[in-house]
Amino acid sequence: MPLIRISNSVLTFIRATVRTSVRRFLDAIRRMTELNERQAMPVNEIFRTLPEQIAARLQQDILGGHLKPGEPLREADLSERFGVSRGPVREAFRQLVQQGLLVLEPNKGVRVAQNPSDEMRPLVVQLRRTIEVYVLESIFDRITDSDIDTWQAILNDIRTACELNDLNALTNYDLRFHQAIVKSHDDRDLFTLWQPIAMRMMMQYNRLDDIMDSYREHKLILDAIRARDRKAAIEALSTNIQ
Amino acid sequence: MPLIRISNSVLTFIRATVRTSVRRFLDAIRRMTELNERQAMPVNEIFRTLPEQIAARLQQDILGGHLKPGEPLREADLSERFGVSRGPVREAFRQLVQQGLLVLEPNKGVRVAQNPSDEMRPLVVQLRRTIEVYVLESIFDRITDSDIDTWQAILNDIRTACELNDLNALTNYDLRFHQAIVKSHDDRDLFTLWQPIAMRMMMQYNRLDDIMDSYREHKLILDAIRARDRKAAIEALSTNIQ
DNA sequence: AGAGTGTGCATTGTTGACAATCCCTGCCCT
DNA sequence: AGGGCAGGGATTGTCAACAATGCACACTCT
Repeated sequence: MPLIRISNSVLTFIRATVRTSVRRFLDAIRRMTELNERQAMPVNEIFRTLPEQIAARLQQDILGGHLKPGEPLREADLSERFGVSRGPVREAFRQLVQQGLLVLEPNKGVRVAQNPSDEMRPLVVQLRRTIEVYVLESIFDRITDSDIDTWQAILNDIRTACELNDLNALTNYDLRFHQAIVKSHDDRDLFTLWQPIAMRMMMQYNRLDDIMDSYREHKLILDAIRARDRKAAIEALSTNIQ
Repeated sequence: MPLIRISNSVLTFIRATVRTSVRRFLDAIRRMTELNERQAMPVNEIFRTLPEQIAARLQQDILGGHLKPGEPLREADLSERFGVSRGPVREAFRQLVQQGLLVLEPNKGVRVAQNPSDEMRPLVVQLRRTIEVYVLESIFDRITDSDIDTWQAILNDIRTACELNDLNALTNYDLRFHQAIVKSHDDRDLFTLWQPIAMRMMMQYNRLDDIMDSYREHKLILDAIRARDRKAAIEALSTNIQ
């Protein structure tokens, strides 16, 4: 038996008030840290929603090869693994289906997509090249030093991954490098268009004999950009995408 | 008070049995009609899931211009309109976001996407051309008379729409025509890749001075295919996509 | 034997209730 | 006046229960 009786309406009121205060407090902190860390972590990199976080994790698992093509994924398994209900997991699945990493069979669930066929690869390469070259051409004159710094940071990560021979991490940072470029275009829609195409290339990451080549290729791109050499930059970008 | 008492387990049993019987019965019918109507209505055209049906309706509304760019869509409104709960509507939204017809703002809902900017149009045209030409090249030698019949039927619809000056229907059938071609490739993934690109073009369907041109252009494509004239077919297809 | 049918189980699909968030309005305090 | 915060309503996000489906296996009837 409670020591003091509090009516339901009062409880609701208190709860709402506390919630609002806490939220405002956290918002303030977030705003402050955002100002400080904006440079280090661009807004786009903050995963806000639950499904996005889950999708990001699964993306890494798939691109990293921990999940084999054709392997079925169960909603219940993952919802338990991430400690959420099946709703967000479902939505993460749909996002990955859109990116071409999963395939959906109605009433039967999703499985990891097969790698694109060899026949299809030239097509995907051409599509991705078309978009990225377009983006680079389009933003070239508006690239700031701050942009270049951001990309340099990713390039450093690529170098580290290459030196450690960590193919998993390399795939990840390679993706981020190009992502960062595409995202710096004003038109957000370009990123949406680019993503599924790029994903299909990332699924078969094995074209390099020497893993350090990846670092060299990306360095060429960034150096050309830094030197404001438009032609060389596009040339280097094209070479990297194959 | 019930006349006869039936235990819960018995009820469950009866319900399950009836369900199974009915389902098998419907399956049998479906199988029969499928065999008969396969030619008239390809399997792909049957909308199976609830979200797909909803997405298809909304797609028409958007492409038909009944929903203006920037207009917000409420989950509750549509779930009431279609007589389902918010779940399937949510999923339909996500499908349309993937196709680029809606844009999603987390915690704020979806709105109808803006038409692609003029600056972007050449890019989208080039991407779509690349894919469709690839598909046509790839399937050309395996095109059957039955394929051609299917496409001819859609062409007839295009003609009718042109004659009636019904731009809404024309957009719809134009989409279907190209969709049918892309879908006849063995690799289903190509369709997934193609769809978002094509949608972005369909959103601004106003390039023709004379609406009958659309019919003529598509007729050229199909005639060339029927004559097995590879070069002319690809030429005509390229011309149509702009 | 084998085609068709009942049955149970694992999994996805759908629903309604509740929680969190956004956004607007009015208030207080300076 | 005006910045900042509480309150309230509308809307999206999440959850857990229930329904429908696909699948595998055993059974029956021919």
